[in-house]
Amino acid sequence: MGLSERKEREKAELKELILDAAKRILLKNGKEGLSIRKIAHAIEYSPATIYLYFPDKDAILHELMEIGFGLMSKYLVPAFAEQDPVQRIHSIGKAYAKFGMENKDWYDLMFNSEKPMKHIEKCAEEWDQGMAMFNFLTASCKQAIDLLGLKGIDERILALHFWSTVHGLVNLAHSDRLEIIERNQTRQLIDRTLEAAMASIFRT
Amino acid sequence: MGLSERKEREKAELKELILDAAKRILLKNGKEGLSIRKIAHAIEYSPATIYLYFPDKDAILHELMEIGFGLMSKYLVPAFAEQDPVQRIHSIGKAYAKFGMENKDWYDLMFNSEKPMKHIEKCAEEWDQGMAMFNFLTASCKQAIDLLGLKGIDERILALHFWSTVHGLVNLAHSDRLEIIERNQTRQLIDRTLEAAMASIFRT
DNA sequence: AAATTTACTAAACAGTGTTCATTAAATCCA
DNA sequence: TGGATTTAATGAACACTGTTTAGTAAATTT
Repeated sequence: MGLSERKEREKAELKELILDAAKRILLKNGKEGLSIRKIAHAIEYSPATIYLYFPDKDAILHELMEIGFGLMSKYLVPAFAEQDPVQRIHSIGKAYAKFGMENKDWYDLMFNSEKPMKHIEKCAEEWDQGMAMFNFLTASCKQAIDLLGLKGIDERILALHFWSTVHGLVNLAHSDRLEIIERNQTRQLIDRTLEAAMASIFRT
Repeated sequence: MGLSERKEREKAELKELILDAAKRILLKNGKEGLSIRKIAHAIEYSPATIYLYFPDKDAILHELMEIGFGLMSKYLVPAFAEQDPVQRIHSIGKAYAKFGMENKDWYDLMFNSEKPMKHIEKCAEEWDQGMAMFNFLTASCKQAIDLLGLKGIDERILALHFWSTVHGLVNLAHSDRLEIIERNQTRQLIDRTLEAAMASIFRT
């Protein structure tokens, strides 16, 4: 009746093959250049076969998104380990921006893709890695608030303020808007703005 | 030799017709739903005709972008008129966010579309409306800095910090990331974060 | 009236995501 | 082992996309 273990393993293997090819194509050709047909060609199967392993293209993008969070954590782990909460938040911001700048397509997938998500419950589950990240930032903000004795500041709003700023910077950089403000200074603009944000938020 | 005035007027009229149809389709079907073929069908011409009036689809999107800035200015003008620079900046932020939230597709076109722009000089010209907006914000920041006697703060960085924050908030809202943080509270989250940003930046 | 310019389009090219009937192979059961 | 059944994979189609080009019909000029 049910699939044998070998069968299931083989099924999982082809699924992995598809994701691997998708990953390669994403890196080489960008988000726009990633197509079902190119994936199929890369793994030498027909396009229709892809649909035996994934319901649609969005499902593939979704799984890529989860892989992307794995890549991002490599940037973030050292920042997470920082002792001083204020310094930690600054490091998180820098690492986040660095990841965003060096992995445009991944970043887009993870933070700018609109999900059809009719069922937000499920989505909250599926974006749990992003959520965990935000929760960690929020906890760090709480620590920083306590440490500095800041009164009347909601750590969730603070975390969102910080996230929005860095997310905004990365997106402005990706759409070349920072180049328009000051040519060839994108990296410096991001660093300086991040520092200014830290200074104003934590009143150093 | 040259086109008669009537001819030129007619040419401009069809161009306007194309842009009008594009605008309608953008509003009805969103950015993804906007296609050359749909525009052609709407104005009852063949798709090829579009290419006699615009070099490519990007050129149409570009002109739509400029129309979008016209729409946006309706939101911003009252904020620009505000006397107190600090209050003015806050109002600009709120109006900007309001425009972004109520005009997702326009916003995307104006602030998230990547331009092929090989020649950044030209682009800076073509994005002059956005640039003018940013310059006005920068000037307001300078005024606020002087008024509050804030030391060692670069108004350009301050303006960028503020812009990034609001831009980030709008984009996070558009990609449903704020819904994940706190369901059905997107508007409040934006308002509160904007207030927190104002408070921390201007130390009120 | 003939020649030329202008305005427009049908058809094609190369691509996209997705579906479905069909085939070939593997597995199961008698 | 032989026949029935399940499974895996696909070719071909559908309905789209942006864009190009050769060709036509109408308006204008000579």
